[in-house]
Amino acid sequence: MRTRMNREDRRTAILDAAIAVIGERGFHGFSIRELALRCAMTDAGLLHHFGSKTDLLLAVLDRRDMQDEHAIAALLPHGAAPRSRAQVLQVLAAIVARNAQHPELVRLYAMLRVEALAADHPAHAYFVTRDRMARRRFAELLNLPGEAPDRLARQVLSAMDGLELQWLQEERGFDLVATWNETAERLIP
Amino acid sequence: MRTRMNREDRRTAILDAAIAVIGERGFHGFSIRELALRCAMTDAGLLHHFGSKTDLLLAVLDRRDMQDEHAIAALLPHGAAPRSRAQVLQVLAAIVARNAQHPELVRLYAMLRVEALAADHPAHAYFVTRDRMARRRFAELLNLPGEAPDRLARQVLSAMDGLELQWLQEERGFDLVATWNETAERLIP
DNA sequence: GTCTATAACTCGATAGAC
DNA sequence: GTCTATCGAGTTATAGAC
Repeated sequence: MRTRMNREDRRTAILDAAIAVIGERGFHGFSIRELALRCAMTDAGLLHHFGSKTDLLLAVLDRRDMQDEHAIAALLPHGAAPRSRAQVLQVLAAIVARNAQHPELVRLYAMLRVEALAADHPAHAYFVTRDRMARRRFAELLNLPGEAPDRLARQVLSAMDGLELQWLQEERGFDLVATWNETAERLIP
Repeated sequence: MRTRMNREDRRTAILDAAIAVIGERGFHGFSIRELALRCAMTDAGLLHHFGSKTDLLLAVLDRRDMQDEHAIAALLPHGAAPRSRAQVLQVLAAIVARNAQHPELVRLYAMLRVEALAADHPAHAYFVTRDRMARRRFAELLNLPGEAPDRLARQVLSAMDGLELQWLQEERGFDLVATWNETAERLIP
């Protein structure tokens, strides 16, 4: 007896599988057929829900954005008012803790961020916009007395991304949050 | 009039072009044909020099290893004796300065490191071995009084990789070496 | 809504002429 | 040593049956 799925559940299942498979092989490296197999359907069936391979990728990014937007917005305080170092460290720890619970997403973004360096990659524009916004938000957060927020934001953001990739490479063999906290403690004066 | 090339020059030209194209599209994303076009030859002609796509990738990594081994070995001092903080910072700056002069290589390794997280990627074993060795060397270098070298090596190495990727993302729009020095100054106690 | 069938193309790799 | 020609398999995407 085959499982029936309504439209929305089916789309969700495909997008979840797409996160994993694109994170593993990259946009160029995965095939619609391979993804469809993981969803126990044919490639034609999958393309009924998402018109093309590119549209599927954009749908993945779109949905993640909507979901993450709420969580990140709740973590990052608004306004340019300086805040205490302890507050900043706490916000950063919360972001990393959240990522530690979703390694497939960390991997997806690590993969796409490198692939999308190419100007003709379907996610190029997305990452240009997204990363500029991320730097702006971090600069706002890191607006500490006597610091250059832009430079510090660049260092903190890249150290966070780098450590998360290292964590995937070592197969999550160390405590990401604890190690990050040690890094942040030193990086932020 | 067509340019004549001997075997070694031709192989070198192909490998140089391969560094660029694999860095842009990844191992899965580039085609032998595309690479051959950049070298003004056919795919069959290219495969005469490197038997297969996988062999070509391994040849790229092999040659880079041999060339880099000399440079890195000259920079990294041997032995486990503790050394001064200033010495350590100087070695790290020299490594980053070297990378800043070869953005295509930084991009190649950034791409392959993520792709090779997959156990069936042709460079998986290479990166497992290479990164373990890098961590060991850095831990040796960072054997500073009162520190846990392994933990510190992980943080320093990942921060360096992360900043280099950020530098590519911002199209080399900031001074990589100066920014790294500021990071290292804070990260290393 | 998912299938089969197929179009139109590109892939890596090989064989053999020159 | 590089070419043309070609193979078989793989790709995205579409058309139409059910």
